[in-house]
Amino acid sequence: MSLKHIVLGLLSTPHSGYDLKKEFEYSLKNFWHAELSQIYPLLQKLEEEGLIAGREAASEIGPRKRVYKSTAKGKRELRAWLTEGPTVGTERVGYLAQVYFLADLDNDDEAVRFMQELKDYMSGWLAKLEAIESEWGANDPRYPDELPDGEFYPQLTLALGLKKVRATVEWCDESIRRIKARRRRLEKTA
Amino acid sequence: MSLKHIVLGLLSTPHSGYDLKKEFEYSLKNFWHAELSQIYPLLQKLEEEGLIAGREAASEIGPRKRVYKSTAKGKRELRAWLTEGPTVGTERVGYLAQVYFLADLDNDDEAVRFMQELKDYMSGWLAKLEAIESEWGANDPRYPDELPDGEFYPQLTLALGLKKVRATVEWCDESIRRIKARRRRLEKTA
DNA sequence: CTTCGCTATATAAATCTTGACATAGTGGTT
DNA sequence: AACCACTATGTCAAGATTTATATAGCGAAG
Repeated sequence: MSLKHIVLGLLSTPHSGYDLKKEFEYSLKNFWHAELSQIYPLLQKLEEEGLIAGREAASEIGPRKRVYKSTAKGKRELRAWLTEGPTVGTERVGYLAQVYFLADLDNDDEAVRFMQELKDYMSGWLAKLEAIESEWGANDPRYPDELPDGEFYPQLTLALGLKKVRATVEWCDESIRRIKARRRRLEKTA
Repeated sequence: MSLKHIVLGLLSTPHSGYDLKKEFEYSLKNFWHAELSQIYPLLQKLEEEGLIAGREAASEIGPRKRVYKSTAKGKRELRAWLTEGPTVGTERVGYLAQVYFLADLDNDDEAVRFMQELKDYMSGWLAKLEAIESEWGANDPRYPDELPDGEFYPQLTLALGLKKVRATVEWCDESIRRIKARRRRLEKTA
């Protein structure tokens, strides 16, 4: 159950449900995803449990909103999660599940098309991550190793995101090459 | 909804529920995870829907089992999933969510301990992946680019798994170094 | 003054997932 | 004969997640 703890973590500074959704899109997309329809009921539940506290607030840009902040109890719950050790062995990568079964497509062309589409997506995502990084670096002279705690650890996740996405783009290229070369070889034998 | 399709894919060859669980542990762990309590009801549901067909079979090593195989309808459903494009933007990596909030621990020592534990896990996982790879290569002269379709695409997912896990181990080391160096710097300033 | 895009919150139904529990056969060891 | 590890199948309740739907305020552009 990680979403609860992610929300608890984000609410060390005040956020509305809508704000949280934007954090997921912007900063957390490398490792988690949540819909508004999941966030709003969760906020209500966490408030009932006394893990967060909400208050009404004005928006500079839209209708009034309700912002939440984690309580002392919420912070304890967050630390408990961090202390129980890394959550591993439950990673989910939908596109890899698909690659595993690409042989079930009718021919290799479709597999190549799949890999190409994946590469396009990953290249776009890489560009976004690189933009975030250079913007961050340009605006904050402390980047990356003199950042305050609250930004240093997020920067670590960005660093791994970049590594993984670069590796994935490379792998898409290699895979496309390998699929094509293999097909040529198989055609010759046939 | 990927589990349904993963099971459909695995059932191009006959498997029992228990067999499937072992596939998840052995081959699919890089990108998906499922419990037996999820697998057994799903098999019943897929059989009702006519996507798979089951029959009783003997086990060489335990009690009788029920093995399933995908039907023509099931194969169509699988192909539909593969044709709708790569599933992206929903990746889940629990340990990265935790890293994002490591600042909420009481001190950097605990963060270092977390990263060290993560590195130990990832190193172990890397060793297992490398063992799978070298065993596969040693037993099949066709490895990796002359493998039949049904093994070639799984091999691609192994290749990316290796890349990503290696990147993660490196990143753990770098992160530990960075956390420690940063602490020394902050202590000097204080 | 209407429409559009964005901000903002929420509910309902359906489905998916986890964790705990229950049962039982098989083969080997003590 | 008792025990253990492993094989094998399942149920149940609680919790998590997705998809669809509904409502409404705000500011800018036409």
